[in-house]
Amino acid sequence: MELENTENAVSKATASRMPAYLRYLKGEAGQGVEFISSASIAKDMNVSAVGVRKDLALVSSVCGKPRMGFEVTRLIADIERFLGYHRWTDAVVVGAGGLGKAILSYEGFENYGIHVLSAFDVSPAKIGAVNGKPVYPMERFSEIVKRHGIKAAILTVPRNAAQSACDEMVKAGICAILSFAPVYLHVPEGVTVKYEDLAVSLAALCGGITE
Amino acid sequence: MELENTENAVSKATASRMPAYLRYLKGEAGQGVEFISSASIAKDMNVSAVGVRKDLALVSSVCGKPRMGFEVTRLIADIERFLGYHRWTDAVVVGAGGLGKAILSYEGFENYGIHVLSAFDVSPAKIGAVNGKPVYPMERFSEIVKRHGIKAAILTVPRNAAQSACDEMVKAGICAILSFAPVYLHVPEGVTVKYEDLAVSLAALCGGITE
DNA sequence: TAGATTGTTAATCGATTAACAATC
DNA sequence: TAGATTGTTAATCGATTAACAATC
Repeated sequence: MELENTENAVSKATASRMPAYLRYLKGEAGQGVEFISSASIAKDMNVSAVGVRKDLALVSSVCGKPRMGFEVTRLIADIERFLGYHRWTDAVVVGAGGLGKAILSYEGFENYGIHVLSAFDVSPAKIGAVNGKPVYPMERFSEIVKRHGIKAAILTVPRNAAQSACDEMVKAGICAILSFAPVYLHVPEGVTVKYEDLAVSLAALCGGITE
Repeated sequence: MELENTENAVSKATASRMPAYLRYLKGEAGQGVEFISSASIAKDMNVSAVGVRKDLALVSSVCGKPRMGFEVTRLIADIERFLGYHRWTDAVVVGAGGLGKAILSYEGFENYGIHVLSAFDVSPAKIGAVNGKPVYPMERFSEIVKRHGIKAAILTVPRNAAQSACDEMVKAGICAILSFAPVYLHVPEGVTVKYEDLAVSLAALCGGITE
């Protein structure tokens, strides 16, 4: 008995495109655009107009209007609701090196329903605060994470420390890990790892140059 | 008359999975594993064994051996060749804030055929060097990029500076942009933008928690 | 009205899964 | 040999595209 049956009917492919629509539509809204046609969206985003209409029909509560197109603010609200950005999630950072600190200061998370609360590091030199957010010693990880019921973490330690840090995180109850370490992580069932491999992203992009 | 016709025959879906295979196989190789079966790979990576065999058959130059499986080092070499990591690409960073500096220090790029040469920033306070790599004033962007024939750039400026920085980059000849700014960028045809939206990645991951 | 733009049904395309013969 | 594991052919599944009627 699914509560959100209608949302679950949306295909994976469609769902994965929603963040791109949202980013685009917010940009247009910021420039004062009130209505937009599927053809305009398609042209700017390099996709097909029919595909856009199908995608939007699946997540939007209202229809587009012939001759007008879609109401931008309405679409934004619908996509945000679909993506679940109204449900807030707490997350922590493991590894307070350059990347970890940058993530503590990153402006974008709050817009997407994510509170990045604090960071953890094994090095005493890193303990303190960044951007008003505390950096705790790694020994306190389990205690703090369990106390707040935190399930998500961002891993930014060097590659050879990644697996042991990951193990510690899983033991403390973390079940969603966004890893910037470019190594495969062994995790037990029920724990999800997403690899944010900057090098792979850039390499894929550069591959397109020569094609 | 395509030179790499055989490689182009690989489907997009298959190609997109190659970095994950590579990450996994490197991890196994590091643990001394010499041969591995499609079933083992499938189990660890949460995919189907038949899918693994199909994917590997498309990029690997040699067959797996019944009862043995695939030779790990050979697979790694084949996937790296397929992904084109032997072709070196130069890239620069635009925006030398926390994230930009972290990318200048990031250890992973060199393994993937990417040289991150230098960074640029509009703020005089940021000029200098990070991790032995120079940070130039933005005024010199066009000159330096054109001189080295650089086509790829990583954009890490704040969201409201992103579009104008992007315009400047495109004017200087950049045609591949990896953007960390969580805003849609308008670019002319022929320029590719990939959005590395940390918040979206984490949000997608957290969405999985409640499902 | 005429034209722009929508949503939907049917057809195509591509990718995954199932079944199985081949091989060390 | 027997069994594990492979690669391939056929069947299913899902997603995209094409065609078109509906609507403001």
